[in-house]
Amino acid sequence: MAKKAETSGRLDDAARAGWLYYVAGRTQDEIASAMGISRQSAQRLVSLAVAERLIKVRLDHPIAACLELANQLRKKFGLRHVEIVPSDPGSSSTTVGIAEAAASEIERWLKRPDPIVLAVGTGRTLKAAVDQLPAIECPNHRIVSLTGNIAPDGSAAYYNVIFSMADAVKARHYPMPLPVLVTSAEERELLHGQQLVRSTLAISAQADVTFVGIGELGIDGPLCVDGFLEKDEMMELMSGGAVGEICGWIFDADGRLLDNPINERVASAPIPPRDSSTVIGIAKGKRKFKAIRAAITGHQVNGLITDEETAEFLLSI
Amino acid sequence: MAKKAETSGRLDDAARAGWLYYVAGRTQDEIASAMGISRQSAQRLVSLAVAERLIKVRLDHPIAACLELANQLRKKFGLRHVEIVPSDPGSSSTTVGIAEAAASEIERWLKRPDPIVLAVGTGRTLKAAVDQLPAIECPNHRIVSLTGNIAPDGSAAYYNVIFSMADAVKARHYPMPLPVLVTSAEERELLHGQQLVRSTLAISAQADVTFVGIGELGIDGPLCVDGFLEKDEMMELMSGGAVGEICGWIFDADGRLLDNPINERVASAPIPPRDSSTVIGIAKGKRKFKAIRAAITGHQVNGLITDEETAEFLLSI
DNA sequence: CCCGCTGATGAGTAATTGCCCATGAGCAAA
DNA sequence: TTTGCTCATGGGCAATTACTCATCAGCGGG
Repeated sequence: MAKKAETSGRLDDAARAGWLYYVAGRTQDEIASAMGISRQSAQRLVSLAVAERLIKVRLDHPIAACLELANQLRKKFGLRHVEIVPSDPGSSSTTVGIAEAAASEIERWLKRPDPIVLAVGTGRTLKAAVDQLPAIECPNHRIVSLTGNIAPDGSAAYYNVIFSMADAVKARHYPMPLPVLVTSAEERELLHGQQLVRSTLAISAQADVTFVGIGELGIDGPLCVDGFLEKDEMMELMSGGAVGEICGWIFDADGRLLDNPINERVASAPIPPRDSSTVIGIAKGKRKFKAIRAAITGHQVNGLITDEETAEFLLSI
Repeated sequence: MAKKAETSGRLDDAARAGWLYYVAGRTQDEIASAMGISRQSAQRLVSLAVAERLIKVRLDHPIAACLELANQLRKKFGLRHVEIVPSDPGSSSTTVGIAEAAASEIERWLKRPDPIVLAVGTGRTLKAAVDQLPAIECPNHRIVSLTGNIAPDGSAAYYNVIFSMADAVKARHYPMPLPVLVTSAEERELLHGQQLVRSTLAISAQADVTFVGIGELGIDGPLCVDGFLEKDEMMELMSGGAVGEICGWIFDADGRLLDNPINERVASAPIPPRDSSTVIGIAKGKRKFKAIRAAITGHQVNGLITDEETAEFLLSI
């Protein structure tokens, strides 16, 4: 028997064990004897299923408090779509919870029968969300990246989410073969003039829905950590009033894009229009408070997926 | 928090606790202190969230559908063991997939430390399954054939699987030194009276688990192809309501053994008792649909290894 | 052929969870 | 006010699960 599909067979077993455990509600002992393995192995398979994200849990209940917060936020900031998940006070993760919620929302869009253009930005949170996506086939849709997929050192940037998305979702994908930041406005014009880039930019402008992360600035922020900006450049930006960024586009506390040399070097596509399409920001956490507030007050996004704690902050201002 | 809104608040709390537990991955202790309640209460909320189906788990893996079908089949027909393998729409093979799955299951039984009696029937599918077996030593077990190993022309029948099994599995084997069909009920009595045959029959009646193929009738069915029945006998059988056979035992659409001259000439051992042992049928494919349906509705078997396509048919009736 | 690496395994054990039960609060009827 | 009922609570304990560790098989490089 078991001579062939070893590696994939292991995942199959993990799926089976995970199903028996979570869906059928059997104990690991029962699973072990049913599958003819030891209890420990059964436990390993179950945790493997979780680790490999074969098991997806979601909460199907509108928690009143979260709904209420979402309503208030929607009204206060004129947002199209707001989703609030419970806060986990003990965790410092910037993704737990909202990644799952964002994945649900992405999935909801992808399941629409009519063809849509779905645009994605970049960032750790968005990456985490995309990793939660199940396998879907939707040949009618197009998925386009707003940001380049080339890191400062020339490698493909890890947090360019469109490739992760392509793993799960069968649709036409349009990555952006550019760095996030180029060296000058002139270079940007040159690169944007290329045929391939121009068509991708054109598609991104038609996006029906866009999912973006909202990055905070600071020497611990993503732009510095990932090497796009040096510390001194960052300090200069911040003293110039910058508080956050979306796809590299840097904005001030009122959510206005800054008119400075850095933004002239951003090679990302413009954020799709908020008056005619849905642009959903995905972010939470104290460090991002200012950036999120700026993004929604300045209408850089017209949708938000965040957690209770952040929602309460946004309502308190 | 959340001490006020009582009835609806309880479900909210359950949702929150369930979220913290399943999505955020906190322990119930942590949830308890975060929500200001005792650990036991936290546990109650979590289990309430599950009981109220606020928590939805899904498995994102190709075999998820198979497990689901297996579960439904198990419930619908009260089966002990069901295994569904993915269908291969491009193949007309009656063995691919289920042979491997059946081999796994056989191996699982043979690996049990306590001595068992394993019975096998006959058929191409079962033969293919046994050919997938790895070499195993299990001197404690006994393996017995339910059906004779002599073809109509006097040679050893190719599809008598116990010899193939003996090649792979080191255990005591008990073949059945008889034809599948004898010429008359009297001859059967005579042959079954022989000492050697009687002891083999006695062992087969004690089988802990039995693996059988399920044969369809028709002039292309195994009984005709292998020369056990002439075309006109077959036509007569079918017009008498016969739809399938297991080890030569012919049954009608309700899975009842027919009371006719052919069944009186079947020299196979009776199918071991379904109320006290496990009898697993291995079969798939459109041509066998009716036979499989009859076998499981009439409880000729209490276990089934088949493919998705067949499973869907069985659920649709 | 040996060595070291990787990954699977089962034993043993600690952590976590599920469940029973006694208790007591809240409440309606007597 | 008392009685009788329901139901939430937390203690205690058994069941279940997670983790660590030592071992071992398979395997590619020296």
